[in-house]
Amino acid sequence: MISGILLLKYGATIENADASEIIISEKKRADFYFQIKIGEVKMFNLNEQGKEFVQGIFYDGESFGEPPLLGDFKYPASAVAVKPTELYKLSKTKLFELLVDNPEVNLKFTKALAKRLYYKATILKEISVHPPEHRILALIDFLKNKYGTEELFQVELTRQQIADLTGQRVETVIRAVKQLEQEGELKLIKRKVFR
Amino acid sequence: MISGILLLKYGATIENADASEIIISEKKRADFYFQIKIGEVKMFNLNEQGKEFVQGIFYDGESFGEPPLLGDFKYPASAVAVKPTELYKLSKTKLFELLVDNPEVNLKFTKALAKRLYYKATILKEISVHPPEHRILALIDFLKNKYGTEELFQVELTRQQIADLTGQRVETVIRAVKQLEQEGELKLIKRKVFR
DNA sequence: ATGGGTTTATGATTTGCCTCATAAAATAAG
DNA sequence: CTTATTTTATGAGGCAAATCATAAACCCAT
Repeated sequence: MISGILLLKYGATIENADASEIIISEKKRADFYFQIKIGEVKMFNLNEQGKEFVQGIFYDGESFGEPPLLGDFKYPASAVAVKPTELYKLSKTKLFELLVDNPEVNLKFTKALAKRLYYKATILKEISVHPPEHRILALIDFLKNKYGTEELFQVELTRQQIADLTGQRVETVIRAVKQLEQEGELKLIKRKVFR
Repeated sequence: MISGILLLKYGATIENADASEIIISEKKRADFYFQIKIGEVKMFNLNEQGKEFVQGIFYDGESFGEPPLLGDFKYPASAVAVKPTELYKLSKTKLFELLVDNPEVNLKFTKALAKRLYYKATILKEISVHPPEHRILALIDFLKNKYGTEELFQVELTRQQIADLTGQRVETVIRAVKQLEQEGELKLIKRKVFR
């Protein structure tokens, strides 16, 4: 997360995206840095049969789609606004200027990438060698670590979203979650909310 | 890749690892930066039943296991030397000094992370929404991009390695590769070598 | 409240990949 | 050149998760 003031200083614009509006299209070139001011964005892949895989969900203050900016390759996934969203949008060249001028921001940026990498390595591991329930727990542990506090952790995810994040089908997730609840591994506070 | 001279200047040591020697253990803290001088290293996960998933294979000049150094979390996978390997080993604090002192190296470092992220996003997409043959082609395309030239691309990977990199079983890969060869999508120059 | 849309739930069936078993090639080692 | 080891090959069978179908529960706007 780069401060809004700094972004604006380097010429960032503020863009609005309606819910369901596509912000980034897979296989397109990467020309801009995006950071969420308020809202929610997901990056996803879709195959021909309409099966979706969600690479990540991003909230206030988070950026997304940075790797292709640095590596000069095409976007491996698309981004869509989940809710009405306000975004900072900064050109690639301006972002580079900003990073060069501000080493401490640069470091933060690199750290954010490192975290993302960790997440992907974790999910890859889960998908490749662990069964459905384990994957769900791993996802929740990760999110807890990212967004939660010691005492309480709440995150709103539908079972469909969990499925899309862990490469499974809704029905499978529903059954697995139910089993985990019975085993006491997981607790549902109310609809969609985990502790 | 950071130049060996620079690494040594900051106090890096050169370590030798025999084939099959573990260099990094999953879930351990990250204290060192590793870069291959000569040799081959793979990062992998193993589940209880012995099923393996290979997060990446690294060759001369490449570094591995950096994310936990920056993000301060545990290694999500283990690293093992595939062949006898010489490594530069540099402490976390010294690496940070090096990066702060050398912004252009810092940038290269960040770009390497970005590429890794791209690879993981790609493999995740493949594993989640694409069938075996497609995954294999995606892997080969990626490697071609990374190591190949226009005219010729050769990379030595056994079918077992392809399986471990794409989260499948050997038998599945063997059958898929055979099919792809028949369809002309893939060409085997000789054993283990793809064009 | 009431109706429409989303989310959760659950059973029946199918299927793609894994698993198991066994053997033939290919490569390496002595 | 012979033997040992690794890699490739192939069939048969099993199984976990996907798919399909249908319905109940829940949420939300009017």
